Amino acid sequence: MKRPMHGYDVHKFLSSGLKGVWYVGMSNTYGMLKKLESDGHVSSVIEMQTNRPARRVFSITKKGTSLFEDWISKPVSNIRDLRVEFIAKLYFLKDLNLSGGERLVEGQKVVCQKILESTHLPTAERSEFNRLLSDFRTCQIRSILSWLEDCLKFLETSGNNA
Amino acid sequence: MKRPMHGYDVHKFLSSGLKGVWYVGMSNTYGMLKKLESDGHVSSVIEMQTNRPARRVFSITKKGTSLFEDWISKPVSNIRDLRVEFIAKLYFLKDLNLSGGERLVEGQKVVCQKILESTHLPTAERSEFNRLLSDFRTCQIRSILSWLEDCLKFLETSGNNA
DNA sequence: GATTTTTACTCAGCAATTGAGTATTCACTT
DNA sequence: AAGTGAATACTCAATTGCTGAGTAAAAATC
Repeated sequence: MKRPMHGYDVHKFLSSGLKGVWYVGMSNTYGMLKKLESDGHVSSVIEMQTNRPARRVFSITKKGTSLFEDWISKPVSNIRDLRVEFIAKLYFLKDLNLSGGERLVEGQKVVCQKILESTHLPTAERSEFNRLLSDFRTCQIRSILSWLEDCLKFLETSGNNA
Repeated sequence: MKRPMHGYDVHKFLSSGLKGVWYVGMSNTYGMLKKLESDGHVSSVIEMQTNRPARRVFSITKKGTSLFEDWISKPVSNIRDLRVEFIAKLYFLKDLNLSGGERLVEGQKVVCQKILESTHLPTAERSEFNRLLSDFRTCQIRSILSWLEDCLKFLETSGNNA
């Protein structure tokens, strides 16, 4: 973010960069911006234009910046959030040229590892069916862990800067 | 289902059997039943009791039965629905002692395979980052495919019956 | 006989999402 | 030069879903 943007630009940034990952509707974006503004994370001014409709320009506030930095540095706690939220973090990191990617991925590995262990151990593995269900998780998490290694490789090659 | 049940029983059936897979709140269950009733998939009668509060008994209708049978025989179209919806199908299949499990799993394999191919091929693989994103999918789907094999083994051993 | 758990349900209210609508400008065509 | 379609830029009403809080009695447990 950094620079101020119109809602429309925010929408383009999200919907084009996260195509196939996260579908964001136009009004969805504006809804989020409204929420963010009412919480004090962004502020907006109306940009007047002679004989054109006014447009609104959004800027991130100090509060918003610190929330963002906090968000982007922390791994997600649930496996289900990997596919959208974690990938969104990577996208921001890459597109805004931020550092801390390796930290994030390493942190995510730890979180996943812990979840994997907790899925594994406390089983007392009642029925066969329950084992099948926990195998699903195990399976998924292991494949994510191996993908996170790919992430690290990606970050190394694509020269992580700043 | 088959037999009529109180909303409370439906809730217990779902929340106990799908613990850790799908969290269903009490009011959530009643909300769904209300929706189902207004769509004509279940019907309910109030069971009067002398000096006790009345309870409502839900039964599945013909329309509901055919919807259910249709639902349970068809694989899910999106990968993200595997973790809850597909597993719910397996749970119903197992718990109601229905046949068609192998059919379902085989069908799901085909769907996943197709998604895997479509993720793979049309790539024109723009950036490295995009490749990383599509690797995530690929990785996930492959692990699901191997888990679906486990499902088949489970169905064979646990004597699938009429 | 007192407390906790289980059975059984309702409802108001909020948040999120969606679709539909509005209006202007720019690029491109014919 | 007029017309068309896509891109820019946004608003709003409505529905839907979801959640928490509340109610109340019976059964089990202490």
